[in-house]
Amino acid sequence: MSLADVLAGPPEDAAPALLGRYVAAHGVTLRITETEAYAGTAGDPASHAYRRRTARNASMFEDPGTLYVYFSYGMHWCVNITCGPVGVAAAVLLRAGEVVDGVEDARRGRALRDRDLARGPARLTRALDLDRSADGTNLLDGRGPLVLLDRVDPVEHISAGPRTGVSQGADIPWRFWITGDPTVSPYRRSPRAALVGNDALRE
DNA sequence: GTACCGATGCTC
DNA sequence: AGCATCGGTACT
Repeated sequence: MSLADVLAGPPEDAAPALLGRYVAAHGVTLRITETEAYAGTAGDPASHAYRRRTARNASMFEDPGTLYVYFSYGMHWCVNITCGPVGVAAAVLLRAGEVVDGVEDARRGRALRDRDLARGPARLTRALDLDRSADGTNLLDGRGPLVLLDRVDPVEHISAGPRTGVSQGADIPWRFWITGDPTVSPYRRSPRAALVGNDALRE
């Protein structure tokens, strides 16, 4: 099954299928080690497209393989790969990877250990030097900055757990990572998550 | 117009 | 454990 076929399907299938795949941009090659699935308007309150289509999330509604790049916390960029049919706002967030080529480019002036260069979604996006200009380009057509390489590593074991930092849908186990891989980012539960859906604790 | 806050990362 | 920092979204 090709990745294009996988990306045409639901995000919770596409997210683990991306593990062990190789992507490259701006002189850096990455082996994907951690991803998260977001289901758009289909009942996933953690998705940026949960409420409706807006100027920001428009790329999530495009063809499978389209990049959705968003600006986070006033200083970071994060990159998603859109999946599902056109018109369905599902996507997979690339959360971490191992830099396997172009380590010096991937550093981008940062004082990080090699294994940390793409450990976390904002670091990963920085390592690949992607930003708003990559939003709306496609991973699969070879014309955008991020390209898919014809290389897949067999993945021994995949772990799954709740998504990092989300306050809504905080218990849906749609975060996937290669078990035991040192480049996987640490899990952090949103401090807001505990209050969501618990009226007794809200005041 | 305005207030709120986050799919984070760095420093203390 | 606390903070930087700003665009998107919702609400007045």
